[in-house]
Amino acid sequence: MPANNPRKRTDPRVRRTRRLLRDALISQMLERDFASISIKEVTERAEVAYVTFFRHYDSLEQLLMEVLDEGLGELLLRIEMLAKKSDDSDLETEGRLIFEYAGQKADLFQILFKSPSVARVRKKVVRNIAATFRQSCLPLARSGHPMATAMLSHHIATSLLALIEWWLDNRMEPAPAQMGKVYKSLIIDSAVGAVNSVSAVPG
Amino acid sequence: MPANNPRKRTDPRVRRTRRLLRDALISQMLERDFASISIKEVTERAEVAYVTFFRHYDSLEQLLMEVLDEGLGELLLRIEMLAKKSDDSDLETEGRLIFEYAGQKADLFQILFKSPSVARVRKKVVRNIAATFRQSCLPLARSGHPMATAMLSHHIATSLLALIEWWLDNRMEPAPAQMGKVYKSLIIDSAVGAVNSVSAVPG
DNA sequence: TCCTTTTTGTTATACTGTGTAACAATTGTG
DNA sequence: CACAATTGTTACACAGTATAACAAAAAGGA
Repeated sequence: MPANNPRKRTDPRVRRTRRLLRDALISQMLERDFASISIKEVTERAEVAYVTFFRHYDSLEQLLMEVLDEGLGELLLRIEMLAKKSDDSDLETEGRLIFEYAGQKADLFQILFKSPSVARVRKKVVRNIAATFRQSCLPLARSGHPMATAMLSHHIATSLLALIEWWLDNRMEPAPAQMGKVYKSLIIDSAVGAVNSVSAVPG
Repeated sequence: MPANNPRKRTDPRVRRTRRLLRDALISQMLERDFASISIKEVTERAEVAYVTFFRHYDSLEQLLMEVLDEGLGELLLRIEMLAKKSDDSDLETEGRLIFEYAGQKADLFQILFKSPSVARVRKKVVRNIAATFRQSCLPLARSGHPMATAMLSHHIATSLLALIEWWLDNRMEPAPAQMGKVYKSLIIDSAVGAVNSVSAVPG
């Protein structure tokens, strides 16, 4: 594995090989699950020798990291601009730019989310929870907008799971009672309060 | 693969085998990444013959599905109760019960979130985005509570990514301009509005 | 208990993918 | 051109998947 020295300009053969491998992996991941993709398949599609892969990467996951780091770097820049805004109209504009960017780089986002080795399991759980909220959550039912309801229930489900994940990573602090309050204000009250603001959404 | 006939009581040997395999997989996944676990390892830990695995499951992922379906079924029941509540105090109570349940079944939630084949990549992206918000988001900086800030920035990052994921799955509808409004009201305004309500959180 | 059925264990085997080594061929650079 | 670095080719050891055939053990009904 040649050192990635930023001072020296890298050998054009190395740049070419790595670019071919990145493109081949992206191409494969738009078709198959990441876990089912073999190094042999990637090198064959990239038209690069099998052993050459191991001269640049230790694993397919490392290559995937490079692909996403390269591709989503611009996203972080846009999010940084977005996070600095405090004016309301600018917030909306930057939010729109984020989604326009996501539309342009749809391939990479699909890869980030869709690769179903384990993500499929998580997605299934999210769908179940969202369906539960969609059927049972009274404030959601009152909104009456099907698309808004679908979006809100999905938002609530993912937010709840993400909050549980963060809480477990944070050694289960603060206590469940506090988290109950957080859940109510940050997720439910917020979503219910947003129903009115989002009522202009077609559905 | 014997049919899972719910009418007939299943053979005790089958129940025993499947239980041993489920427990072995859970035990393994608390130590290693799911992608690195082999069927051989699971059957050895379960003290079951290697070939017996294929008499019950087609893949390790199928076994994982069964583990999570079994273990998280109660979560859906609690969430359903939670979603039906409209009284504020009950909402808090049910929210607390959710997190107490998550604490009891911490093993399963760890498995659901931690298995880092692809989830690790996603988690890294979430951390990057959350850090961006934590450093740049002015309303967050004003809150002054470190733990609340960490929790809120994580919530914003996961919510934004989840919203993008839903939007891509929904064939990029509604238009980015509408999504910009949704982003503002559902994520930012909600989080900012929750800062005050959550100010009692220690940190 | 005896008999039948079902499940599990044992062994062998074909196949695919990983990772390394040695050496030849090609390409970039001074 | 000559040297250095990269890539390609071939061979090999190893681990994991998946199936088949047959023996052993356990369950359930008469």
